[in-house]
Amino acid sequence: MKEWDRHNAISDFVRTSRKDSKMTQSELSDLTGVGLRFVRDLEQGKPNLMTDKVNQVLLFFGHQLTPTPISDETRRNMGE
Amino acid sequence: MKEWDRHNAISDFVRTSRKDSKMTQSELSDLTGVGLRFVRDLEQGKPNLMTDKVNQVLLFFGHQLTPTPISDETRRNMGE
DNA sequence: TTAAATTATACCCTAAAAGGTATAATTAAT
DNA sequence: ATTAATTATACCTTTTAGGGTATAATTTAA
Repeated sequence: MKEWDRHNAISDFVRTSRKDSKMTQSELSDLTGVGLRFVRDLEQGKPNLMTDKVNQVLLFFGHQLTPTPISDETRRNMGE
Repeated sequence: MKEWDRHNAISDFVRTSRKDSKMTQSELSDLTGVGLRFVRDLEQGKPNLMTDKVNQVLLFFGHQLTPTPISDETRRNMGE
């Protein structure tokens, strides 16, 4: 099974945004309409997520998934 | 069934990048390792996609999915 | 230190994504 | 105008994400 990376762009963004808003995973789950389990998978870096579920959460923070150029930093961490 | 939007950020990016590279959907499918059907769903704006499949294609063009602020343009088109 | 709250892990089930194939439609080439 | 190539649609099957629940671990508050 592909291993999880807690520190990818999406996981980090959601975890940080949520903490900044002083919310629990459970509250974020309620407010966004996605399952609590999904919030957890998301923050822990589950590799395979459905885009519209992710967007459902990102939208709450005024963001969305878009294609962006791969940073050097990301490229460095890719083979690990 | 949620209707498809051919002109979302991801679809447009992939279709444009592919055409710029003078590739067919079939070639992109072969080169990225995702199914031909997926390339089609992707370019035609299927709403629910798996992030790692999308990234598999984006990576080929040096991009990846990341959370970005929702643009005013996007916000304007949201209710439609 | 204990208790309470929050987060993480494990199980099962259902719904749907992804892929294959076949066919139709559209576009490009001759 | 015909033909060939590319793209789109439809049907079916397999795989797995997401959700629910229960339990364990961790963090926070008292």
